[in-house]
Amino acid sequence: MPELPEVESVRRSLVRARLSAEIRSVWRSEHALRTGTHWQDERLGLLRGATPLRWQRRGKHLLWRLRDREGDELGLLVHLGMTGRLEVAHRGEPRATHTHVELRLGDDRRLRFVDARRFGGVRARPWATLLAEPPLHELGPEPLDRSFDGAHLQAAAGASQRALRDVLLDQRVVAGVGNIYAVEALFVARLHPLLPAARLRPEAWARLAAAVREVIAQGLANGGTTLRDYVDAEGNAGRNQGALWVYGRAGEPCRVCGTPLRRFELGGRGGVLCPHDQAKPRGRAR
DNA sequence: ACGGTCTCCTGCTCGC
DNA sequence: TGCGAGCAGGAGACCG
Repeated sequence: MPELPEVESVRRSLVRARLSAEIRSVWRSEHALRTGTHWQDERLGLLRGATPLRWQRRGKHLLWRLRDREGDELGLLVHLGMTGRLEVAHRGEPRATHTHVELRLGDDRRLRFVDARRFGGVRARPWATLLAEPPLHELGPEPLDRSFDGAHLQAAAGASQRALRDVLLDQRVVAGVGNIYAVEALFVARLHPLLPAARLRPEAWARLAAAVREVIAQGLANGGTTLRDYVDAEGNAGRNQGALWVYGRAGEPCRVCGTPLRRFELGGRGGVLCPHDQAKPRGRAR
């Protein structure tokens, strides 16, 4: 489900929960999460006896940093996929359907990972290993970091024939952008989502980078976008859905020019654009 | 190396 | 009201 603003909102809600007691036990459902990939994790048992240090985030990944009884640092990596969520429960609260992992803490609270579609995943590793392995090791810059700008985007994707929308979804180019914010950023930058990256002019790359920053920062300020399932660890929905320019608004008038917005499809994943403000250039580079 | 397509799952919404 | 189709915010695997 979630992209950077949603994952960061979850992280903040987890910080507010102040989970500091030692992990007493680890339970998991029989259902595998992300079978056949490096997400398949049989090592959650590492967490037993570990003490939480802090919650971090990288792109769409949540990282729980812990210290085991020997004093070594461990990490729990959580990816929420499309429908995943974390929740903090007290003793006696029943597990929601599709709960796949439950960590019981020394204060009798539980941290649960719930994911209907099972596109999400969790894994535990020594901290240094976690950072050095996929999927974290080759993530691109955070969109709100100083290193993310037009020059970076151009260097990372300027020679690519891929459509701009797909370039923004590539986590190696920029970490944390998903379909909603990619589609929103392209509107803000007034660029056509299907335009091949190699046809972009240098000044347009700067505009696109600024637009990505803008929509991500706004999503963050609004606590994330809830179109369906997304809630943070306290069960709160986001408030950014009312602020979207185009996503989910196909057929409705453009907020800038009034032209009816149009749905597009690329690689089986849809999006929305304004045919007037995001006109596709013919022949010439933009 | 690159880019396009398929696939993993469940649940919700929409149209008939 | 019931039912099938289509769609969903992700990303790894596979194929040409």
